[in-house]
Amino acid sequence: MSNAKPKPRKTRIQKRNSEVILEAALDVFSKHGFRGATLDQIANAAGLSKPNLLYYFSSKEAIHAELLEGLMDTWLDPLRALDASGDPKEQLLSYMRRKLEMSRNLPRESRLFANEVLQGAPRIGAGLGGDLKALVDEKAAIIADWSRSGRIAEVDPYHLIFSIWALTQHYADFDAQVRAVLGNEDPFPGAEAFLDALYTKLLIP
Amino acid sequence: MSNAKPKPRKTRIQKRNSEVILEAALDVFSKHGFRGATLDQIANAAGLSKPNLLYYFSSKEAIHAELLEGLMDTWLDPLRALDASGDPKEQLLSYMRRKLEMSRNLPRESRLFANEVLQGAPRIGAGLGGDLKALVDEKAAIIADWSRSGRIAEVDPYHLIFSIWALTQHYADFDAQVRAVLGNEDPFPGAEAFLDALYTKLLIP
DNA sequence: AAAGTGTTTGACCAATCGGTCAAAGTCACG
DNA sequence: CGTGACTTTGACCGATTGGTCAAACACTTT
Repeated sequence: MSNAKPKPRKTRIQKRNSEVILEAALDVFSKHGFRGATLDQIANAAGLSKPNLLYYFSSKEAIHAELLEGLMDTWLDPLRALDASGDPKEQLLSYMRRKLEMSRNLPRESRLFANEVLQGAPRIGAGLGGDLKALVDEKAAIIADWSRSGRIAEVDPYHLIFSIWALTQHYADFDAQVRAVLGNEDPFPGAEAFLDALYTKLLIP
Repeated sequence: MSNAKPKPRKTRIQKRNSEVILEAALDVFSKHGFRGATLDQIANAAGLSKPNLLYYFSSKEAIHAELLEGLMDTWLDPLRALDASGDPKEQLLSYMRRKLEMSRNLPRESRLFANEVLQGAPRIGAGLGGDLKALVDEKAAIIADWSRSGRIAEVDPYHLIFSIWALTQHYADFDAQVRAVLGNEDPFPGAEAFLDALYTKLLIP
């Protein structure tokens, strides 16, 4: 199940080209989804020939898989940082802010992930039910404790976490809609102010 | 720009088969996205042959377009129902509840829409900047008035609307993730309770 | 029942897709 | 500079895709 991948990536050229390919693939996959992306598009974006792509990655699936795997850690880091010994409200608000920051700075990663989950997570389903669930369970228990001890209001910790995901990622995933409504103005300053107020009020005991 | 489509759809057979096709297409498009769906899949799901599909719809794009167009109205109905003369908190809460209800009852429609917006809304971009923006502007003005007159708390009406979209549609669009974390239990009862509390607290002046 | 309209389909097509392969080119290193 | 390992690519392949078409089939109307 959890066998560490070797992927030695020795030479300088290998390292550089692998990075270039993954960067190009992130662009294309996040824009068109797995099925909508083509190897030609990725090769073109990477400035390489298609057979050259397949010299570094054994298949389209392999590129996609490595991208998702590498993303998972980054994606969950903010939640991992939620500290049971910190101030509850501050911990939760800064978790929300870090997630919002990620939507602003890594929108392609957010959309790549959204594409995958939207289609039923066919390639990372195991990761969701395993590592993700375990992490969320752990942090939900912390939040539940905070609620029980009266340091924050009584809230369902799972739906609280879902709400942070939904509200922050929305600005990356539905960017086209948000910008259409706001007339292309930067939504993030307003979003942070709104979310700050929202969670501040929610968490008052 | 806004030319009404003819689509007379005379005979009984035409009407029935068009419906069957759209139903099947909704299933397939929402599951695999536009590019990921194939005419064979749709034809198969509809119980028709592929050339027969194309007897009723001129192309794959045409099916997708009609689906999205028909969806747009349904999708915005709850927001249209937001009544300036009603009780502010009750109006907003019941808007949220109707949207949540739609995520529960029409998850395929939600995912179809999400797929489209995720990819930059290439086929409904105009509709977003036009009808949708106009409607949101109108309702945002109502909410702003409620805020100004102190009947609800001061909130950015646009981000309030975004938050309702994000939080309710999340349960349809990210269903795979939600169910993975909750271990397949029905998330909607918990979601409604959480969102009720969230917006009740937010809107207190 | 004949004729005309509406419906269905098997066979087919050009384009695109992911992927292969052998040969050519380039690099590092003794 | 020579040699062996690493890198790149043009040509190609089988499969799938969206879409066409003429011929067959069915239904309704007179």
